[in-house]
Amino acid sequence: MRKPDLYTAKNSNSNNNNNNGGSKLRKGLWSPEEDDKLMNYMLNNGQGCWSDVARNAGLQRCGKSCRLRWINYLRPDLKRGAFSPQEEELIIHLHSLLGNRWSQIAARLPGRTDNEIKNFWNSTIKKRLKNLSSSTPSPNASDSSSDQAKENMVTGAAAAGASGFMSMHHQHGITSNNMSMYNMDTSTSSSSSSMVLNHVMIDTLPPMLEHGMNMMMGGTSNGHAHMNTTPCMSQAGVNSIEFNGNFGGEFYVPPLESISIEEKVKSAENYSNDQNRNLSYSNPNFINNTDKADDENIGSGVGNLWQGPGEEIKLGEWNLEDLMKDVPSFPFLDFYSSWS
DNA sequence: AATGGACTCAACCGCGGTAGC
DNA sequence: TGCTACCGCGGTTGAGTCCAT
Repeated sequence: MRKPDLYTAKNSNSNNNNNNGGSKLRKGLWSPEEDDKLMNYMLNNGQGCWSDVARNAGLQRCGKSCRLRWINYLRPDLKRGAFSPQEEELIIHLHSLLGNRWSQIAARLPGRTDNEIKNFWNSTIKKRLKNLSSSTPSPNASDSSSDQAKENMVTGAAAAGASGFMSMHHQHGITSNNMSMYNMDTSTSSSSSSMVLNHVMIDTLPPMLEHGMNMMMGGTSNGHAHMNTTPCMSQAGVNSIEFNGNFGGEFYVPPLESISIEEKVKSAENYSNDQNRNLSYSNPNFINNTDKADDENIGSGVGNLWQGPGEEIKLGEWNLEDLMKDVPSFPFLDFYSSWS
């Protein structure tokens, strides 16, 4: 991490140049003075047009830079410090559902930014998963040759074991040894609005996953199965999962955007009532940030804001342990954590 | 103590979506 | 319909820090 004082040492030249240039916008690290200006402006005026923010706050920065600084660093509700094991589990779980949609993952981790999660994933989790996948028997060398494929396989498998949604029933003749699963393409671009599923054949799942293969859903004779997700997944905006075909067919997770607010709120309310949870979802004043539009309004990841009548928007009380409570024990993650 | 590679993370870049004209 | 400005997102970069040798 860069120290503030290094800024002046490293950037004094460009700083001077830009300041002397007058209209030229500054780039690079932010000085404490700039932070103060932006912070004061935002606290006094709130978020508006970012180019106006840059101008009115007296900053020689582009609006984009101001936005980034505010979202990733200055926002008062940001949680600093290392990720907790629960957060880590949640990130893995959500990534298996959402892929590289960091903003949507961040929206479900209070106080964390998409950038932070992305960095954490790329620097830490990805590495561990790589180690893990390289140390477990390779299902099929030709099918899993790429790191991405391994990552997809492992994270998808983790989610499967975690939530039980890939649980298999022996009456279908499905075992972890011959199942095929559709996995999320973590390399999809941001323009992809619907979930893209890659077909990854898994001939042999890591042994620990077998522990997670408890049946959680009802199968039907036509091979179509439907199951409701765990509350944790509902919170992630996934209310149901469809299996079509004989498990060798489609494994469909509804894209978040396709799930109505009403459904999500209803689901969350049910969850709240059933579990006597104190989640913001059940609060009628809660700003539902699982909706794509609201996600963006809240500013990429402030997933914990709510507002009472006549009140300022304030931080609610997401409890990460609550979030994770209904995630069945992750056999995978027990194994995984040994790599931490 | 020096050094070089690995790691971390703030910030930038480029793209796509959207709204307003 | 096309243009422009703006916003938000994911990918990438680059520089400081850490750590093993």
